[in-house]
Amino acid sequence: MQIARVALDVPLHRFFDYLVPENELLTAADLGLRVRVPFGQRSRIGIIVDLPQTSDFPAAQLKSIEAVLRDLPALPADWFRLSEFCAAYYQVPLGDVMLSTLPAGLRRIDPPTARARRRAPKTPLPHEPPELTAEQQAVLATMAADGPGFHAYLLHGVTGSGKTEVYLRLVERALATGRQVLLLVPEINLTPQLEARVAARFPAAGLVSLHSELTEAARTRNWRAALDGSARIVLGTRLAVFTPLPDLGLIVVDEEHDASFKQQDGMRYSARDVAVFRARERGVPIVLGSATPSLESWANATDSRTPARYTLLTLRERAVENARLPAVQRIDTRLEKLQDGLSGALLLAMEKRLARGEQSLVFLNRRGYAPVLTCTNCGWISHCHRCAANLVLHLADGRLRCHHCGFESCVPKACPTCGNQDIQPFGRGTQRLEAVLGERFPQARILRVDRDSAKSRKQWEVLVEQIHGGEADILVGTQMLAKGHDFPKLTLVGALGADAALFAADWRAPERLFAQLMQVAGRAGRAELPGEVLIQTQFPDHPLYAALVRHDYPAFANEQLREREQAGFPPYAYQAMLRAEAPQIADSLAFLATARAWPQAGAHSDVMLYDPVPMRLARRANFERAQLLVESPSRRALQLFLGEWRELLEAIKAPSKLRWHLEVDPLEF
DNA sequence: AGCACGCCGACT
DNA sequence: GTCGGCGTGCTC
Repeated sequence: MQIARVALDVPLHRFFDYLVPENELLTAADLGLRVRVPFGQRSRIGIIVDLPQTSDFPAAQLKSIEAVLRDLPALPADWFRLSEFCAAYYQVPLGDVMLSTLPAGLRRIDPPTARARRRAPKTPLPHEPPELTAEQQAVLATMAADGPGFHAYLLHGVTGSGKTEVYLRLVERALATGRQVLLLVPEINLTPQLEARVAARFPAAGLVSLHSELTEAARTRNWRAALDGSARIVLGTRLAVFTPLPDLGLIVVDEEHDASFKQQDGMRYSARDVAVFRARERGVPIVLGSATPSLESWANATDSRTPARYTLLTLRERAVENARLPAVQRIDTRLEKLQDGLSGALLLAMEKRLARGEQSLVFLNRRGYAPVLTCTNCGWISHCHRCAANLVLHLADGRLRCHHCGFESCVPKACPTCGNQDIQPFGRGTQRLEAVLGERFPQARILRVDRDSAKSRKQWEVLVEQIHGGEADILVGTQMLAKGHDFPKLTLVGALGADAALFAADWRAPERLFAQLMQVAGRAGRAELPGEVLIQTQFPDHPLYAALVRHDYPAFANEQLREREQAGFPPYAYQAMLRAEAPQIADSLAFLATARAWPQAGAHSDVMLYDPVPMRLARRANFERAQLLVESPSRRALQLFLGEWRELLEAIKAPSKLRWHLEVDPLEF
């Protein structure tokens, strides 16, 4: 009797063997088929990963496969290797990877019967490709000379330098040679115009998108189209990196520095890193594009001591005719008394824009009205009782809200502890800024754009339309506004509250700040109108701002890399984070202490374990959290250690309410 | 992870 | 007397 080894969606690092029914004779070509198998009390969907001669499990106890599902072709071998890599690298069970990256419709026992699909007869307007600049041509020539095999490119181009057009020409080439293309973007709802542009340029390529906002049916349909080859271009967010693509010929990762490529729960993978692995494994080129690359990628492309792993390609000039980079200025806020957080220079600049009928954008990366409500009498402050955090005042809908656990309450009329009526908002968020500007410029039409005002894709689209239609004079918003949108009438950007990131505990904060400011600055003056950027700061001499004024990403990046190297931080060290959370911090710390005390750790001399410490947000939703950092100068050594360590962690007997996870290459601390 | 089985507190 | 709490253990 034939035996099939099956991967199942259970958090166990092992497979399960089953008997193959008599009427099925499976061959190597059937590896990667889905099966329905009995598991415990119920049936589950699994994937055949092997056809072993014998089983380690007592033969008499083997159950039989209920059905071999042939509605979907066997998943290709390179998809298997991709899953295996992720399972090993991120210390996740293989079955977990394989099943959780499948669209829900294909891992369920009772998939809803597919209704006849109504395909919107979209006939995109034919799109004339623009003339290439000399720089774009040079970049394309370099890549063409390298040929179709694996090459990793870092395409560093300022906002508006025409990175997208370079991607499109590469896509064109790949399609012409009969290959499929995988295009990854950080957040698809922020870039609907990219989808339209790709579809318009390649109307016959059967473009499909893959992201979490699609309905289950749509996602399954698009995923199938990729697997059966009818879709030649897949455009998607991080989860799309796992799409099976039999003819894959090119991968593009746009805005490769963006943190949304990192999954923050379940398997905590970096889609950008997985994409690079996939390109290498498949032997196809990959392009990572950004105006402000991640320092990891920058080091890979520029580090002179190790042979460069990526080829650096640069676009220095804006492709749009006559468009110039905006003039960036620092406003020294120590020299004046701010008016509601706004400097005279910024207010004056906004007034000018109003008079000229141009748009201004005020960037403040803090939503809500004020970050905390306080009592002027007894010192009470609005704490979240489930988290070690303050409740944020949202005056727009009269609520106090915790941004970490979602707790909400109404705004008290008086101080809950002393009864004092005089309770005051402290600090400033986008809502307050909106109100303040409304008083100051009563004639101006002000639009606030943040996660509260643009909750759904629909709301976001309405806002974008209003901005484009010139229905707003002043935009107030968080980093949402910074991403990938061109607002032709926008000529002024003011940045508030940027300084906080300069001295944050998280040493990646400056990198993120620079990227954010660069991106938001890029919103100003894209068409024929020159742009101006004003950054309010108490540290105008800080090198970060100095580099920003010169639009000098390389200077900033190289300085940061020097500091990272001295401190022994990534990318000069490889890290993993073990986190534990429990109702009592003592339990979390005890778990980590046990993990830390593992005797065999000594055998891994090149791996360093730090002391367990409470996390910065030490309590969230009534769970008290702690973490333990592991570090090594060698990725290989760290991987070796993690594999063995994980087995120990799984054997530790911990209180039932304790949860833990291991994160490889953590981005946040 | 589910889902069983298995022993101790407040309810029709 | 039972319903149900979540502790422990298993799933080919």
